[in-house]
Amino acid sequence: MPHRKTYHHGNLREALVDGAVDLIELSGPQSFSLAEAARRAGVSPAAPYRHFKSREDLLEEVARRGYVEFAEKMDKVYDDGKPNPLAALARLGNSYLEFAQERPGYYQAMFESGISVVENPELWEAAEASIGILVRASEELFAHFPVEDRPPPRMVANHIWAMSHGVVELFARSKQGARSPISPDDMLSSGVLIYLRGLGVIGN
Amino acid sequence: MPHRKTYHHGNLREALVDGAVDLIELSGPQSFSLAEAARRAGVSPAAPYRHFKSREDLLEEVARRGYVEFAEKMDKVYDDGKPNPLAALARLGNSYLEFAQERPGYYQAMFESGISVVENPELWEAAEASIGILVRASEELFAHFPVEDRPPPRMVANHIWAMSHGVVELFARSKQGARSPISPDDMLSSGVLIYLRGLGVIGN
DNA sequence: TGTACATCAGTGAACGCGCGTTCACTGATGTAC
DNA sequence: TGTACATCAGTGAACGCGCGTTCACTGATGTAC
Repeated sequence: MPHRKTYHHGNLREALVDGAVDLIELSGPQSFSLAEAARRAGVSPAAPYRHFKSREDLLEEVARRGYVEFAEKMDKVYDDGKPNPLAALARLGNSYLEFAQERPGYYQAMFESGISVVENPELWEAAEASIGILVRASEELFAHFPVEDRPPPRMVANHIWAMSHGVVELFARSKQGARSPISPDDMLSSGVLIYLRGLGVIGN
Repeated sequence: MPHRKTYHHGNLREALVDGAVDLIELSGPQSFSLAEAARRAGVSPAAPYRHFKSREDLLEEVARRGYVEFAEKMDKVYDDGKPNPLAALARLGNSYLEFAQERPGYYQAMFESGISVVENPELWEAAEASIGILVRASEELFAHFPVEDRPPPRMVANHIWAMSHGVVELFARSKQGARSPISPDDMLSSGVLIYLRGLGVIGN
């Protein structure tokens, strides 16, 4: 890895992103360093600056890709609301948890690195795309309700997002250990189902 | 501040904890340094080692105090379930949010610093005490239900905790900015109420 | 097909920085008699 | 009340570390003619 044949790397940008993801997964977004990412790519510590303005810049690129991949996953999982919007929406919650477990490097860059989504338009756009799928799912869930009985879909999306995020942070990712005998997965499913029942969308 | 009259500080341990809380509030738990905390207390960089084994040790003490204070707040807010367990439980969720906003330094040390609650018994105990209040509240909420209809109180507590934590992280603390026109407070209240309705504890 | 040259993506050495931690030390405090 | 002395809580200098970033540079690539 540290020895290339050619003077030019060929694909340094990609290699740096991949390295960053690995490093973040290994020891968190705070301790990831540009220098170490360069080392992993077999390149001098100055080389990354041909591709990224700064350490922060690379971190944001990782997060952006994370959001893009996340949105793709959500979209696939939602599967146009088949077989019915309720089942599909329930799946979305769990795929949040799944993403955090399968892609911890991306997940941490997105949610635990302290980057500012607001100040980077590309990042913002990617993030909005993924929450957008939840919003759409919430809309379709109430499509058959009388208009005046429909809860605001953005609110429903945010509630489900919050529940998912909370379960991931407290019971899946945390070093708090096994606070509960129930798996994070079951915890999230049951929480979302109870919530949806509270919206009157499931019979009691 | 940096100039003491006496050679001995007098209350260095407390001063270091307070300084740490301020620093964490200012710029996050990762960038807080023992050196800076010492500087704030007007003391040499070696002095803290008379009171804490390491940087980590001070951080854990901050978190521990955070949990203790948090538990006290929760206990006070719960107020023995008056006027009824439902109203009291709803209050607990919001006091979570309130704590995060009033005591961001403590909050970050507790939930965003990456310390391991499991490996420190005192920390664990303090953390259990605070979640314990939520569990008790959940129990009392269903005390009048037939035994077989009562949901596991620990599960209910965890769901509410997760929802609260998620709302705080995503909509109150995050630099994600105003993702929603609704205030975090309203978002959390409505989420908890819908959830509780889903448990059949509120009429529709 | 060959050559000149602009452009690009690397190098490597250096910078200043702040940190956590250790060490032998010393000033202050409090206790025993 | 006074003195000797152990204990304690500071000092200050030093260590090694890794980092982000800049700089003048050079090797490789690709394009124009």
